[in-house]
Amino acid sequence: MATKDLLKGTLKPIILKLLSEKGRLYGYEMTQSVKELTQGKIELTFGALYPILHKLEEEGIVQTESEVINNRNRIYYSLTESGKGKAQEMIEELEEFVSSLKALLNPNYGLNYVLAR
Amino acid sequence: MATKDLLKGTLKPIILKLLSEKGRLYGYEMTQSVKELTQGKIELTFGALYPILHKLEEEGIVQTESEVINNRNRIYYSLTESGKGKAQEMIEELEEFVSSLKALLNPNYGLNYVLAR
DNA sequence: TTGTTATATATAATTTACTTATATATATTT
DNA sequence: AAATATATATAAGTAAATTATATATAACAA
Repeated sequence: MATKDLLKGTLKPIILKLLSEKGRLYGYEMTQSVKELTQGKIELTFGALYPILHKLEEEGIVQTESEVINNRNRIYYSLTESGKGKAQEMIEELEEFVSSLKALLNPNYGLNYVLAR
Repeated sequence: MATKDLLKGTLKPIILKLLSEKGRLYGYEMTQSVKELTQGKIELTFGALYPILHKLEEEGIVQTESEVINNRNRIYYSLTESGKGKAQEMIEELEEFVSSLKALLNPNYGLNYVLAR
């Protein structure tokens, strides 16, 4: 992937955003969702995903339910009641960051807006 | 800063964007520009900035001119002619990344757009 | 005049979020 | 029979940052 290094620090809030949107997801499903939503541009690798999920569980931000589907184990993740606040916080931080990047990439935005009217 | 980890990988294209916009900048000036454009939300630290600039110069993407202003040394950076292509490439990569983040943060954007009309 | 803040560049040590590689196992498709 | 898709897990390595430190001048305040 070209975006390799750009990802650092964004994966955790991305996962939390997915969970806050969809309620309940298992790991493999998350990687597929991210791929779909970004048209393959961002790939959530397993080596990154599972350690993050384990850490989020440790921190009490997500909880798990194990189910056996088609004889394969599947672990569903969802936000805990107490974790929802922290999750929202991190999502908003990412939103603000994206906002800042837009300001840097489009420094004349305000000006263009005025000129365009 | 709250955005700490989010920055990884974005600083280089941000610097290149600044240089492609303004033509010529010195290091200290870059940190001020980023602070202004992002309303203090993104802070380009010196420990990050100078190693990146030195590396960009090594790679032939930027060139320097030393000047003494007010008895203080000042090193101006600008894109080399041959570096402009590579710079543009990295800037576009960042733009695409921001696009992907927007898709993840606003998964119903298309839908909302239709509904809002 | 002493101290603080702003201007200006530089680098070394440390952290840590990733990538890459590897492992295991079943189901489905070719 | 082999390859691909589904599903989770972890260890080793990389590299881009943070943090801390160093040097030096100018401007301003107490």
